[in-house]
Amino acid sequence: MTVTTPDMPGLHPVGDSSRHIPPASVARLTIYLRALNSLLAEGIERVSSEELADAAGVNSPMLRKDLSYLGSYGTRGVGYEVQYLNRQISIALGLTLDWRVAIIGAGNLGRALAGYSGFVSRGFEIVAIFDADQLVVGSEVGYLRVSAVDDLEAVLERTRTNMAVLSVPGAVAQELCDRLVDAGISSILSFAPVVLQVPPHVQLRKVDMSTELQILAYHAQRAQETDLDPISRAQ
Amino acid sequence: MTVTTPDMPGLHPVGDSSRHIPPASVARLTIYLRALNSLLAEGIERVSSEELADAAGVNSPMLRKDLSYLGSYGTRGVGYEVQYLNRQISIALGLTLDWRVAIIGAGNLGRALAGYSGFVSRGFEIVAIFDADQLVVGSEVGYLRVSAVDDLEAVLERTRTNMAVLSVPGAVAQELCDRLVDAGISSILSFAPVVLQVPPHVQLRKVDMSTELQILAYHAQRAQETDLDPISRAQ
DNA sequence: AGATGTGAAGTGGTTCACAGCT
DNA sequence: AGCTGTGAACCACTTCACATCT
Repeated sequence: MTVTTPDMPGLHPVGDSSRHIPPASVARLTIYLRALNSLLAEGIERVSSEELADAAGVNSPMLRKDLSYLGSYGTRGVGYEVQYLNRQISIALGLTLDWRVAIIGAGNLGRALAGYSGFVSRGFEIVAIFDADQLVVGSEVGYLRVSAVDDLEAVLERTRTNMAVLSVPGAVAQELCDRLVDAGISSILSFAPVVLQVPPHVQLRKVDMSTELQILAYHAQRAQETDLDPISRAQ
Repeated sequence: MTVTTPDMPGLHPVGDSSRHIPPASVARLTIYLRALNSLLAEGIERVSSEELADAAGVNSPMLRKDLSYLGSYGTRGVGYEVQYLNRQISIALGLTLDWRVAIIGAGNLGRALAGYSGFVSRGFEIVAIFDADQLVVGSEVGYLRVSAVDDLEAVLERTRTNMAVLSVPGAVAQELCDRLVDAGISSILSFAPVVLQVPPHVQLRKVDMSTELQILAYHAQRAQETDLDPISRAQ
């Protein structure tokens, strides 16, 4: 909403992106962003909350509520400009800043991540990939050369890395996590199947495939039981 | 709570796993399970809610509340038997059933998933892996041979698959998802960076690495702004 | 008229303090 | 005495209806 430049204290316009946004809402904003990109690719310039909500798999009041945390970027009676809304969400999420990502661990997962085009397209640049295995160090992954994990601190500094992805075995994850934190990295995405301890100022997110399957198992079991047992079908 | 069975009073055992467990609680139960496994590996037989909560990275009232949804599996004044609690959580999550998983897509990600030991150790058996690329079909991934995606339906049936992991490019994800659903699969874990539409009876979970990085970016941006701008530091 | 933006009500999850066993 | 199990207060998110603006 007009000159959105949240640098000068006190001059914050109405759609102040530094306002607190509920975590659940932040997660959905990333989905809207993806849906908006699809629309953009299709050449669609305008969208209603109803249409966008459908594309994102949520209901429209929820979408409008989520967007209202950012500001008023729609036009009543009309809808939203796809490109404009796309940009506003990007700004709110901080995607217009310079994110430089290092991948720790060049196994299958690390290489899959390095090759994942979704990162680059959203403003994340992968600037380094590490491995402990001397046979892997020096080999090429995409346009990158694998660095030795021994050189972690030096390479992180040289590449001005400000985010890290941990794709290493659980046994060494905490140790590497500590080194990342000591090197000044405060945003870490971990794929290691262990609980990591980090200081409060560090943002740690965890993706755990085993957990996801277990949650699916729980629901599938419930569905089975409900099928077999008409008594509890009521709920 | 006690004997909470409005249907057949008194007949269900106290720790009735068919009761509804909040989604957030289900997710944490998988973490407790992992922590309990570590304890088991260390030969520890008994644990207090405080210790287990620490290991899982939550606070102890939350852990006790979560466990209370399953039943009363601890001993007051003492704590929990590691092995017994492990088993009770496994039962509640449905991990004692026979889960047969197919991986759709044998790219780096699919291969990483196939080689991920965390699956097998928790009762998930990977029974098939598919790819569309004729150069990849027939090659070995772990102890499996890659099947042609053309044979999807036949192989799913033959292997009695009841869960699927989608690790394919976004462009073909919905099409394959539909085929999985038509083939009777009702639990799907997707890594594809698109919103998938499934019928209500199908459980779909999504893991999205791009979303995770974007959420990290949001928090990192906030941390930066708060650093620079003492006015909003109050929170 | 038509779609957005939002206050207020409703719902669900977390925290807490303490009752209840061992 | 000690630690679990849980009702109740609290808090946050979601839903909804409608006021608001084009």
